Amino acid sequence: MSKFGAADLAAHLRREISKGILACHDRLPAERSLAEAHGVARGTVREALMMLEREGLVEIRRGSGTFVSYQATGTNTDAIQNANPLELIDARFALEPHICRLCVLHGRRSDFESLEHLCSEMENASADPGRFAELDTEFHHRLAKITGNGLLLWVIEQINSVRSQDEWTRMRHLTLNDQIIAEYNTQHRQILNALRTREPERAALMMKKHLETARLSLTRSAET
Amino acid sequence: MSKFGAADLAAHLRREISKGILACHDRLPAERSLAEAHGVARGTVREALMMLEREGLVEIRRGSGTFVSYQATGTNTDAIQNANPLELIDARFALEPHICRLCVLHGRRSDFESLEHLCSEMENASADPGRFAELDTEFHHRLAKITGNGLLLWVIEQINSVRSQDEWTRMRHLTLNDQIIAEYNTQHRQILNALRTREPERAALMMKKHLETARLSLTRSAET
DNA sequence: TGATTTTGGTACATAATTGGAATAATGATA
DNA sequence: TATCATTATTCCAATTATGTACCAAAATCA
Repeated sequence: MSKFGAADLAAHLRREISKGILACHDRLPAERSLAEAHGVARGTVREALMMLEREGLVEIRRGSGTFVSYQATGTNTDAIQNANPLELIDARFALEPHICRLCVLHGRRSDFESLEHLCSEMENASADPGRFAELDTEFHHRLAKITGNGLLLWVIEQINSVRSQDEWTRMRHLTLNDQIIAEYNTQHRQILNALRTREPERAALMMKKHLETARLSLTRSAET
Repeated sequence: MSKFGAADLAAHLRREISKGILACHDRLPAERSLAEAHGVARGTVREALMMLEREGLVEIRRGSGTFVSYQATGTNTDAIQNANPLELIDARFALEPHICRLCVLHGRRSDFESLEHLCSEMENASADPGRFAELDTEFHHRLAKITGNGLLLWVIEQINSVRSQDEWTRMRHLTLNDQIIAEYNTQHRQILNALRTREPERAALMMKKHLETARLSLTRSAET
């Protein structure tokens, strides 16, 4: 462990619980043991445990010990953790064109204005791939939000969460050169224009082209 | 590390939060530590942290430290539990036609034979709505499996898991009359035929028609 | 059953750490 | 030159951590 503090110890235990190292109904070491093991005072351990209890992750029983009371949901992460970039693109090929159609149906003028603002920010961030990638993610996320469909939004969020994976970000930095960024900017504008003119099929088509560009830049970088 | 500037440091921390590196409830290093680690003055660190606080990403507590107050991937299950049948249909409208296209690409003859077998079983179970519903779910699940895309399969499984919800099954029993079942059987055959003849767009179109039928029967039963 | 051990619960004085704020010096830029 | 962000220093106030001692519930064992 790095440094001291109740919050840090709580974070450490929280991660072990969500990882499954500490499974549900497992008993944690005694407070005095934890204190010695982590080189902190017992009061600090107690504070950390009470945080976890307030969060509902553990149950403290006087005279007995502290027990994990949280069932880690390991099922969802696996398919996402192991997804490769091409699988992701395929999933987005399925989802995002139809999301565009739904945006035409449910989008308000204010929604399109916020997308407009995002496009401008992306164009200004063309020289900063990291920043551009963030804004790009935000653009697609906001499209899903505009549909008003909480389920679709959730699916997109799950897919976007893969971007934090190392391999993905490495790939992304390889593919995001100036030319690709410029092309993305153009395509984002085209999608937005189709939404504004209320043309669902054209919006979906523009999104397909956008994703096709992304797939191409991905496969190209994989060849090198 | 990126160099000078409060805004740059804020951007750096913002990224670490949106990835999982700094999870919710985690404590950031002390201002003095951050200053030394990034080679900037403490005032700059404070400015960056105050930016993040205004954005709602962190919470600064005097005497305690600075804590992440933003959950990267929100509550996942809620979106599924609270999804209503129409949201589900929309999500399937996004996913399943494209899944059909991918099935044309990746499907083997043995895959289509197992689908054929399923269709036969469904036709035999026309008089048993409960059994038919199970087989119908299996049909769509197997399509997702044939794509070979674990991520898409996982998404479909998540969506299908809603079908076991009470409200959904109640709806389903209302909508599944003999006529609808017969129509579904016809449409399943049409989808399978398009897959076998390797016509991706026709397969997607047949799936769209199938889902349109499902949506209609759903809205009709909701009106009564 | 009854005594002992282990475990969490509480209190308190002291020391260490943390964010808050004010100030002046420095350096780059328009 | 004037402006603004950064730096560097100092002190303050809030909070936390520590170490110790003792209490109470539960588990263990003779």
